[in-house]
Amino acid sequence: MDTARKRNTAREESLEVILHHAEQIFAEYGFKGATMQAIADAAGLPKANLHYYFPTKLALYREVIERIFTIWLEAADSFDTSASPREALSRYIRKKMEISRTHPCGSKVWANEVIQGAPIIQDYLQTTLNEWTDTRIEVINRWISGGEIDPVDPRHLLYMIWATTQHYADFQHQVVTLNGGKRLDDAQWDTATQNVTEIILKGIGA
Amino acid sequence: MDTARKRNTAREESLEVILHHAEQIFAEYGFKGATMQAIADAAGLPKANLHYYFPTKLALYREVIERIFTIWLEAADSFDTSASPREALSRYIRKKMEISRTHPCGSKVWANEVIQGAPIIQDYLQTTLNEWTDTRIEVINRWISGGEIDPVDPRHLLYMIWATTQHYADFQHQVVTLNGGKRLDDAQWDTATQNVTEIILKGIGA
DNA sequence: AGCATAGCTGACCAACTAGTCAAGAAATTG
DNA sequence: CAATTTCTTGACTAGTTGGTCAGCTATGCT
Repeated sequence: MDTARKRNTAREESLEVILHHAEQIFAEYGFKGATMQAIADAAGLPKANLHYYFPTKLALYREVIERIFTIWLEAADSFDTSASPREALSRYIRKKMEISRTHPCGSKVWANEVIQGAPIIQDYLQTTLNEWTDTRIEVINRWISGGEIDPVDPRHLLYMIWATTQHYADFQHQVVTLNGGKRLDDAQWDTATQNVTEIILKGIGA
Repeated sequence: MDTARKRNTAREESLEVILHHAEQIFAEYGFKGATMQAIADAAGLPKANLHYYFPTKLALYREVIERIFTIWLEAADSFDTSASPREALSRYIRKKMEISRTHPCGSKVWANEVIQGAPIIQDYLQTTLNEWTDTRIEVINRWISGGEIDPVDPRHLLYMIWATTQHYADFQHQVVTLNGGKRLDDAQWDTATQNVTEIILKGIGA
């Protein structure tokens, strides 16, 4: 029963702890600004232990990025292509707002990466993201043809949704500062989500 | 005539060259990732010369940030508080889109700074930005009271404008990648600006 | 028990980088 | 034309950091 169990769980736990704290540190200091020592301290492990699991800092960073991308794809699925514009978009926006709330650090790392020219995730952008975007553009264009929404450029609609929802994660600090230094509470997140959803949906005539 | 002229202009030119390239390097690599050597190389000067004009890397960074903030305030003025919602907002959005196009690096540095918790510009956020935001919130609330626009939460409207317009600068790389690797041309920037403006204005019932 | 393997860690090193400095070049002044 | 001030720069230093490694401990297997 416990055969090979303790080791496996130990490994998984270590990986989880490291990745979790690495995400935080990378988000707060950027790739270069984050030090292996800082991540190790945050994770409560000696630095050499990090290098046991991840040969290089870059390898660790890649893992962090990949995890975020997975979560991001999860949200992408909520953009149900068979639903009505109102339903598909409001569900997608809500999901993205939730991720901004629950995974702000991941979003920050992603933002940092893209700002710096996406040296690591270039291929994701060109393949997975590009394909996903194309399928959604088709859907949006179909809505337009069917007169379900106004004739907007689908790309810019998507950019607006991404930008706005991710703003609450990436610019969290600014949002909090302008909120009197207090983090948004449940009600405020609700208000934010509703406002964003309503403005965008009404804005495209959905 | 040339007394003290040559020196002054030389000084100004050096400062300009350094600040310009520092902005690019800071945008591309973040504060820690940017090296004085890299900035010096980009500016075509020996590193020691940078330290003649700017005692520390942090001092140089502060200057870069301050410059960006000035440009940002410039756009803020275009939010004319005496105009109609349609006019005030569309002018403001257009101006912000222009800045995203002409000063993407500045926007990126700003974004990077905020993502990392705004260690340098904290005071700007709490004072200048906070005050500016408050005055605009009042204006928007007045529009709402007057029935000129829908009853939206002014903060979230502002966040949406900031997020969307700055997205074209900060996520430039992603936008370009999804545009087949080509930078947006004049027409595409026009389309983007129009779409963003229309969706937001219609979205708030302006 | 005894061997094998996976996991852990302190100490160390080579590379890099912000900042210094002293000496020199160029410009300005009287 | 000196004297003075501003500007320029190669060479150096001290501190930091990613990565290594040899030896250690704990777990699993037979």
